Amino acid sequence: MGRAPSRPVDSRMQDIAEAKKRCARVAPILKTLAHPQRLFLLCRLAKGEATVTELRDASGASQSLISQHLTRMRREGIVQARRDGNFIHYRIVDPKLSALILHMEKTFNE
Amino acid sequence: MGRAPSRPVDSRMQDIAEAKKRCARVAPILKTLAHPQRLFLLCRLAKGEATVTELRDASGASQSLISQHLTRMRREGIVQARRDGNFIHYRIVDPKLSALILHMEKTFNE
DNA sequence: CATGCATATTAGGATATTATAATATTTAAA
DNA sequence: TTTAAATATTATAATATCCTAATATGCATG
Repeated sequence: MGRAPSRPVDSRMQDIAEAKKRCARVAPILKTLAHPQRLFLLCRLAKGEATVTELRDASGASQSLISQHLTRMRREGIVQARRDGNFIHYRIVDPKLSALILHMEKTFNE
Repeated sequence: MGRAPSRPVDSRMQDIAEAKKRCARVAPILKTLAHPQRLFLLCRLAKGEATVTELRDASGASQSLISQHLTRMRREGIVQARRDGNFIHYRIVDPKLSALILHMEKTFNE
């Protein structure tokens, strides 16, 4: 009595390994979205560039806190900064992320 | 010199308030997704019911930890349990969430 | 160069999350 | 009614996150 053919098992295990890797890659991004203030900032940015001041005014959070959130998202490569005189404009780097955020806004609207 | 018409300002502020509320409502759900193990579990469940044992085997995490994650998601109403003999089958409650998870899998696949 | 405005950084305490180990519960079946 | 398997719960230590207050940096303009 030989074993069951090993290929299917192996490839399933490989699928699982792949899935785990994807989860490990995506989870940190979701972690960044998973905060009311940051999600608000990102929803705003999904509609286009904004300065820190705009973001602060809209969100009502302290300047320091906004800046910390933005710095974190910059470190993570989620947003990019562009200076224009005294102001700094932020934008979402990956259009796919913008699209996902807009998609989520729709999904959870009701 | 009268003020600028107040309606637009008011309605923009109301939009912001609405957006904030949505963020406050959605963020906790994202927080639940924002963990490699939980995301893996949910990706699996997005494809259909599974028992704790299946989930444990696939994820390789400890029984206790899986159970804690599932309990948390049950408390949050994200997932539902159904007993069948010794086994307990879990499933995602809201099809919209399943769809979102599958959508994300696609989005971040590349 | 001094002043003001916009933004960033740092330090800190408070709180939340995570994983592990140990124990409990529930069900099936001998 | 033991026993074993599947799942849940609890306690706890390690770590991470969050916010505030204070301070620093960079730029523009008088």
